[in-house]
Amino acid sequence: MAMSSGRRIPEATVARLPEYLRLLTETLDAGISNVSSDELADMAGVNAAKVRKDLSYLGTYGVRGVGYEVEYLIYQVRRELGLDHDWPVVIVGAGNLGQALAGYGGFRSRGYPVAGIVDIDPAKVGTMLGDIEVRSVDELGDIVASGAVSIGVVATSAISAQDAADKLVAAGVTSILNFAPVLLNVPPTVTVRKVDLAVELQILSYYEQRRAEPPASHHARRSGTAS
Amino acid sequence: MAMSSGRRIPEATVARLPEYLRLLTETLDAGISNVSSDELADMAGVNAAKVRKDLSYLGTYGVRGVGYEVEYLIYQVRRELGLDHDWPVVIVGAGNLGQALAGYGGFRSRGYPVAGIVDIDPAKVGTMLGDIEVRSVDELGDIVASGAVSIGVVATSAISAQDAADKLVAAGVTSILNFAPVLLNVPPTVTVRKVDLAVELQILSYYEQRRAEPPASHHARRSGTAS
DNA sequence: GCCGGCTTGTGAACGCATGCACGAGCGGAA
DNA sequence: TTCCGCTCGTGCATGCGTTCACAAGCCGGC
Repeated sequence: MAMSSGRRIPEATVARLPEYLRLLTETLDAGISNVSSDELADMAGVNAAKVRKDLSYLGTYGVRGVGYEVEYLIYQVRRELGLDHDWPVVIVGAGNLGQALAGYGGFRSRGYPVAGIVDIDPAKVGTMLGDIEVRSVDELGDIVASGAVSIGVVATSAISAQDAADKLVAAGVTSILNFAPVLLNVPPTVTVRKVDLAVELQILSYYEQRRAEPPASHHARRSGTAS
Repeated sequence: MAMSSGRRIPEATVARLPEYLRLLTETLDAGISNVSSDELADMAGVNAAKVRKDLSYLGTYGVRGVGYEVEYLIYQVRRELGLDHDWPVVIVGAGNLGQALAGYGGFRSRGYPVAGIVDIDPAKVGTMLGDIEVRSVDELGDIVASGAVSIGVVATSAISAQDAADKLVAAGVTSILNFAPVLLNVPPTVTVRKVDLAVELQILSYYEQRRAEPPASHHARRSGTAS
């Protein structure tokens, strides 16, 4: 039952699609025009059946006995992820992290140009981060409206994070990437994803500790690690 | 069957423990000495039964009809996560991200002091990032050995990431937090966790796109978001 | 000392994700 | 044209994680 632009893709699959996309792009850059699920699985460090099942949610784009045409598959994955156009983002907080994010080329190159960065501190407003000027948090509404921004990034301290989120929501942002170690309270119409750098370290140190001391040991896994 | 310092905690639970720990610490700071699974669940934005099951892996530390003593529970979670001592980390790559991580106070305050930051670029070696000096990548072995470092952070470009990982492994690091958008190839004795900022944005834009266009819509969820 | 209310700890059911195994179907060779 | 090898797409079984629901058990009041 080919479902062409199939609805309802499992979240676990959605989380892997960007990784496939990255690998496919590398593959194309290497001049390879066709790839099998086995090869792609190797590159991604996952099971081949999983790759095929993931891709089958997008539609029936593989050819039996041959594999997938890289360029076409890239097109389809990009379309599914909504990457047929850019998604400008606005960053709240021009501290250490905000500056790094604003200067990180990986965003622009992957389709997420920084439409603006704002801070509450008047001393920071007006300073330049690369080719972007830090603007006042009062201008958030303007930035969002004029730049058609729907994604906001919270890169403030934990204390200011909720306030930042409120301002983003008020400005009309509907998706938020939160780097502050707090749970944001937002309307149900807004999607939030949280990245807590310290949590990642805590998970690592848990397994690190486990490895040293106890009888039996085991290994961690989440988003990849080839042998 | 109380398993005191119970072995074999599910990975999903391990990933939530740091969040509970953070909330518990906040709760204690607010002068509250006792908390129920219901309250903790509200704070974490998860189901109460999940909280109880998660905590039950640590041992039987709750009191029926009463709840959990915050201070004691903090102690137990910290012990389980291996946070009864610091875990110094070494950062490879003094670019945008490396600088931000080195300057981010959240690491030190949560038990992960930065033992050193190294870069391959001679022009960067010797410069100061806050109170930390950028050192040569050749000194990685010294830093790891003298600082009892077991966790390394890869904050380089994608191209240099594998090389950075190899050097970290050679230096004796056994856990790596990878911010570069590549799959690292390491010995099976080394644990890797990967954080790809662009992937997080891609997941957001997928749901963002979904919301706008199609017949029915749905919502994302992963690490929290209260209504 | 006993009773009622409250909260934990956990057995059991459900649902999602993973991985296997195989039929379906394409391309190329003879 | 026919046959063979290869790879996709997917039904099915397994395992993990989440949630429900309830008995066990503690505390405070009477």
